[in-house]
Amino acid sequence: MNSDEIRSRFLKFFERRGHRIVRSSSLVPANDPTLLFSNAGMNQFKDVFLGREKRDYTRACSSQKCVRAGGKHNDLEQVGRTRRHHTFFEMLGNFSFGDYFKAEAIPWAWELVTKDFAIPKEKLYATIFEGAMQPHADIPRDSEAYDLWRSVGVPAERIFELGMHDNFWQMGDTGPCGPCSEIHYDMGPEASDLGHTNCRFPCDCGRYVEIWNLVFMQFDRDEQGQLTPLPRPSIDTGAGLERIAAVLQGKLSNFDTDLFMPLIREVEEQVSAEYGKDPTLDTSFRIVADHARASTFLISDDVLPSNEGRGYVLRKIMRRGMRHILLLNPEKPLFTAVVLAVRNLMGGAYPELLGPAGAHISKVVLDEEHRFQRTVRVGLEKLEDELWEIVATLPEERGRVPDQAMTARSARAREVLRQAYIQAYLGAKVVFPGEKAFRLYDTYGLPRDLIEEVTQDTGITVDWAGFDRAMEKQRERARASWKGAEKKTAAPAYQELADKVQTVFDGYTQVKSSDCEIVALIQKGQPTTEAKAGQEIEIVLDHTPFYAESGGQVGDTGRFFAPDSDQEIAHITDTYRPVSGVTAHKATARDTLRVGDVVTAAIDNERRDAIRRNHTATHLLHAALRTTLGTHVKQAGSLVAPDRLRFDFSHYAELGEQDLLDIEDLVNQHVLKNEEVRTDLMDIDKALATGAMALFGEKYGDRVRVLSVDDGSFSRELCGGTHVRRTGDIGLFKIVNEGSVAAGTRRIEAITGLGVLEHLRKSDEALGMVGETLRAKPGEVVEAAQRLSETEKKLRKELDAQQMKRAAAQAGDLLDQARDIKGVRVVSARVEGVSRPAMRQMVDQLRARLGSGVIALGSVADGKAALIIGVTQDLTSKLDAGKIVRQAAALMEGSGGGRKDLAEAGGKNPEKLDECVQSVPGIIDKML
RNA sequence: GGGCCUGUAGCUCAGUUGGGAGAGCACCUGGUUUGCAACCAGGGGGUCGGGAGUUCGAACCUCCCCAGGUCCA
Repeated sequence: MNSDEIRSRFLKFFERRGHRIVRSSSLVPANDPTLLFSNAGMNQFKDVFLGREKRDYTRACSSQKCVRAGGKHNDLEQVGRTRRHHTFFEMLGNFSFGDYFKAEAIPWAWELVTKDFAIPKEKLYATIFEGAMQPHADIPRDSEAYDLWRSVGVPAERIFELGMHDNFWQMGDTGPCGPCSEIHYDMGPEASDLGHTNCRFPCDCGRYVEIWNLVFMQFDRDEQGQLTPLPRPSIDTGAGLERIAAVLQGKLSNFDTDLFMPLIREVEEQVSAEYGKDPTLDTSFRIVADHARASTFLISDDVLPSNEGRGYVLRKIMRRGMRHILLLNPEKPLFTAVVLAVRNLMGGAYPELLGPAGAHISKVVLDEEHRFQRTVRVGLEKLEDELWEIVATLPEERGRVPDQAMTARSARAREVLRQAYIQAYLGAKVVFPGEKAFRLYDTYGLPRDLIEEVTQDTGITVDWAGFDRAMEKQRERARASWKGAEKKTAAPAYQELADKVQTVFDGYTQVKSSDCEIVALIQKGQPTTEAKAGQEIEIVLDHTPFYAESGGQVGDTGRFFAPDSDQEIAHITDTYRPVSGVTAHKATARDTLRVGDVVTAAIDNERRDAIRRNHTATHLLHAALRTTLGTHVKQAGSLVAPDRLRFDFSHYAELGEQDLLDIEDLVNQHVLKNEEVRTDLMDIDKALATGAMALFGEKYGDRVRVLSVDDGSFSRELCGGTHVRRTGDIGLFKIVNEGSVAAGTRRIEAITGLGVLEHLRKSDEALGMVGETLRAKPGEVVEAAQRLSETEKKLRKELDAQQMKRAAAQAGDLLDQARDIKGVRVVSARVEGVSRPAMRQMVDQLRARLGSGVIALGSVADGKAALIIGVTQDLTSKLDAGKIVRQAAALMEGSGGGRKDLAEAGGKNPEKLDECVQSVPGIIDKML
């Protein structure tokens, strides 16, 4: 039975028994920051089990994509070395949310396994929970399960009782928990890793494989550890598709099933090796196949390789896969081809792997493959340099590598180094410092095993203990820096208030509310009953039209009035939410305010309108980014202010000019179509079912506001903010800035409405001023600027040339002034209007014409004195230009230095320059 | 979030106690010659990633920022 059939038979079996077939959720868990990747079928139902969420079904079944890598469950190192470890796998499961229980779950599981899957009963074992003594509550043996297994026909001698570790399940230290029951399959003695020929169940030699785990959630555990029976117990089961496939296809290893073999065949196509010939290479084959699967599915769920978090785990998986395909064939490392095979193989069950979204997967992998190749190449070169240094510094008498090896690179260089070692140091122990190895790994990303491989080739051993010490230091640094991240907590006054008061926000429909009661006044974090005019105070009302800063939208400003009056009693500068449900208005009192007073609250509506425009524009921008760049684009942060909007989002590369134009165009198209912007209040399930975008990590209530533009075909997002009625209200949308905030995160800043007009005016003004300065008509500014820039460049060059000419002319005259100091011809003179580079030029010319001697030139430029001394090569053993220049420059409070044949100095006292220049012959005299 | 590395001509990169911005390839002109990376001579091309500081003087030292690489959390 092929795996597609296993998957669909499983789901249909439970569908016939009243279960809703639920699609696998994303590998990136929604609304669960504690989890790196989905790793079990029940992940997406967690809140349903906890009673926090309701669905319109009580029975469900699914085939769930899972990844175990990084985080608590990390199988990465095991993969490929065993028959059953995978980074990516599919978990089949059926679930009951307070509906049926053991009496149904056990017989169904047995029926499916023995009838639909036709697994012989004599190969199967069942386990149940044996009971346990606990400090606060003994947990009884699961006799119910035992009886049920017996009643479906499992003989007593094939039912085993296991303890807490194996057969008791819990979500956390508290919460739902319960016993579980497993079905195991006997793969026969040939499956025993330890060579057992007649061992008996339960033996962990590899012969007996757990194929299905049934979890019976029947208790709730409190903080003290006490268990209370749940009123409506639930079922959560999991059967690994890969294992079932191995059993049904009569294979000992999951890798021999139709889920992996086509991939391994593809690897064979790509490399010259054959699977099944060499155990070491076989491991690489399996790793490549497994990692290609994980990479494909992770990318398809919008994870991108990066240097942090999930992306980093993905990158590690990808690079490990690439590394192993390199081991199989260094010539043609094509991990991308294997990923393509995964897409073809799994595209039937997961259509999202095909089509344009699938093409995106291949592109991401290819990009990463190129990056990795480059990283490895550079890293290997560095490693070879280090190795060479070690070989080269070994004692001379023990042999020497030919010098030409120094310039050799990569394979050739390695071979030379290896030969050198074999010839010269056979038997000697040469150690490669661990710190250096770590540096290659840490800074240049060279894989650890690659370092080992290359150094082994040369016979040099790496000090891995030193490597680990360096790694530990790195970890400590990272941990130490983590502690600073503590959250600001709200004033205790607000915490207490939250229990008594919930501010109602009525600002969706109105900008002014009357009959608002002041329910609390907070001054410097302390509650108070009264505030006098002029005081800074925070005011809490029972209801308000003021929007509190949330979801990136800034808080409203405005005023409070006395009832039925236009007398302002408070000026509101900001609004925020110190604790959930309480809105605080930051205010300056204009009159006496007391708790219990009734006020009329009115927001600054013009400002709010500007905010509305920017907020709706933010939604359009988000949608346009996803349309233009791809669905991997996710909001990573947002600021909606009256004067601008700022949007951070996940994306792997810099945006091109054309991308930005396309995005701007797309947003403005929707603005000009003047589409309706609608807000619907609905249940969160329904909202998510319609495809509305929700933010990862945000908490939402049961009823949510869903904002749709143009009936949701373009943009549909969960959002509590305030928006315009029609997109036309935005006026115009203009991106003013694009940049990066972190690796993999880009930022766009944009403006709308009147902000665009202001922006236009400013740039017009700037352009006008440029034009005026250039004396160019508005249409000719660019040409004029280009002309000006070219003229300036030309003039600068001409000036340089003139300087040089003048220098040459002056040089001729100076030659005649040469004096003889103890047989050395010395020219020392002051020159005028010559730049430093020109002076150097002069020194060069004079040196050449003098043949042998010393040149000292001084000049003044920009109020600073400069002195340059040149000594011809034949005299540098006796005279050091650097020393001369330092001594001379001391006279004008200057300092300098340089080489023996040419040195420069500067001084702060230009009026003493002549003295300096004249002192040079004397200094030379003393030195000779 | 923290650490390390890199950024120099169109491309690949040199550039050490801070003191003349360079090579190879590519490009242009002329010559020689024409068969696979032809040769010879000459030439153009640089905000040394950006900014601030230290200094008489910064590609080089310090700080901040930007971009890329990489490791740890």
